[in-house]
Amino acid sequence: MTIRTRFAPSPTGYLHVGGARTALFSWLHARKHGGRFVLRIEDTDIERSTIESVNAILEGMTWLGLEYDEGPIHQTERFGRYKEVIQQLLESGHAYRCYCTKEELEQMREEQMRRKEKPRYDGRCRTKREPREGVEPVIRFRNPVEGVVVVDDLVRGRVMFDNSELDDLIIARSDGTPTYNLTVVVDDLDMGITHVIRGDDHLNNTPRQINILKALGAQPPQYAHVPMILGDDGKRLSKRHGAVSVMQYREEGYLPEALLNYLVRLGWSCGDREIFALDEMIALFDIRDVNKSASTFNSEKLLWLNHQYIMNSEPEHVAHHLSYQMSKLDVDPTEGPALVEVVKAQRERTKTLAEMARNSLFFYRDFDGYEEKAARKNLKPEAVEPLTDMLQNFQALPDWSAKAIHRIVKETAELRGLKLGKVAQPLRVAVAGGPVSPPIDITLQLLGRERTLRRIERAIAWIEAQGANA
RNA sequence: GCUCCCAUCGUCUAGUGGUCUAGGACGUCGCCCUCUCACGGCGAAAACAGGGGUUCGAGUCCCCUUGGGAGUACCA
Repeated sequence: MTIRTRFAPSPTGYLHVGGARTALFSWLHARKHGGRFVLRIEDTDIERSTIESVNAILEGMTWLGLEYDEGPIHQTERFGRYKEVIQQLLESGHAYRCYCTKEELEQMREEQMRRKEKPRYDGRCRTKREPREGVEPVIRFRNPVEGVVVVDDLVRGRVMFDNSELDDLIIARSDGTPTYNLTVVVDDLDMGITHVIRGDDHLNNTPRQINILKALGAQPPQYAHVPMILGDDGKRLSKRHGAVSVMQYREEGYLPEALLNYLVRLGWSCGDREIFALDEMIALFDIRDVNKSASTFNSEKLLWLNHQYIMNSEPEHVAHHLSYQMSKLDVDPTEGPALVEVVKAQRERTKTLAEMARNSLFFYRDFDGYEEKAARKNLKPEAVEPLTDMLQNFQALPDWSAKAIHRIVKETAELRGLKLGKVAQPLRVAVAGGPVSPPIDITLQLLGRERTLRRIERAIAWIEAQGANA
């Protein structure tokens, strides 16, 4: 039997990191076993589902590279099928119409709470048949009253629930639309899902779903409830609390594979390994190795991982993602050095692509002014002579290469009896506007001769103007 | 409240009864390298929630306590 997994988000917001990890685990499980990964949109709550959210989720999946083999299937397109199943359940006596009003139910709950009981539907419409005037009924599933439901969870192990703890849940609203616990069962069944991998907030729903499955005469799939991801505050990170969007990481200059790598290590590990290429993840991942306990999202470690990927990925690949950041800054990469070269020069010193783009702006565009502190420290009168030396030598340099540039900087320092830093640093501030850049020879080479000469001239003029003002 | 789940450094984790004076990674702090910032190298501080059992022996098994999380909707 081929393995089939699914990711089934409800479109009530963007794709957040918790959802993305669940999707990743599902995807990994399917890929590992040569199975199929299905994307299903759980949009039965018409009130809260939006098309924008659907698009945001799709966009997130695409950016992460979690391609699905089937879907997206919208539950709203399957209402006919759900009606059919509800009718079947009604006919077999596994479901019944309930004419209780919301007010009655609310009152029931309050009384139960007051008596310190677990609030639950007491089944008062179980045997009643006659309709009530002016009340559109809901349809409830007739849950077994006795016995236990055993969930053999791939990550939790065996979990047991007493049927006496469960009540008769609503499977169709009074407007006829089906609810989650019904649709999820029908869909997983119809779509032949073999492994339901989802957040452990669904563990409590599982016995009800198994009961519905049994009423339908079907075999339950395998379940794997993965732990939640908590925010820095230790609170659950999910749709109802401020969870961070996957796409926000794109905006901040993260590589999708870095996010994926970070996410897979949250709740799963493989000895001491930290870095996993996608194919390694697929080979090594096993849903049974997933931890039971919730974990906290640690942005610092994600940042480190992103840096690792920036440093160790193919520069062409990094450059591709860098171009997105450049365009956000209105930079035309053809007006300066090739992005691949910028990546090679900057990758050790920038942890995100957004930072890389910002720090590389000076290669493409003249800066407005010097960073104050750096200028005060380096663009002083005594810098004029070495800068002038270099200006002349650079003009005469036959070969504009890092090696030749380096030689001139070094010779200038020696000639003037200065340490290399005393020459390189003023030069750096002159061409980059601030105290930080790649090695000075590489920086100048990438910047190009014309820009370099103009900026040195500009710096000399600036120093002299400062002197005149003083 | 009730039901279910969880519990190793600040964080992610290794650890499946003896090799644990508990290993790795992020972060933090030193030192080295150095034209800046970094990268890199070396080193340090840092954890088995508490209490009972079981056992010759427990981070590892059982129970209780405590703490955290989830569910308890005509949400998913």
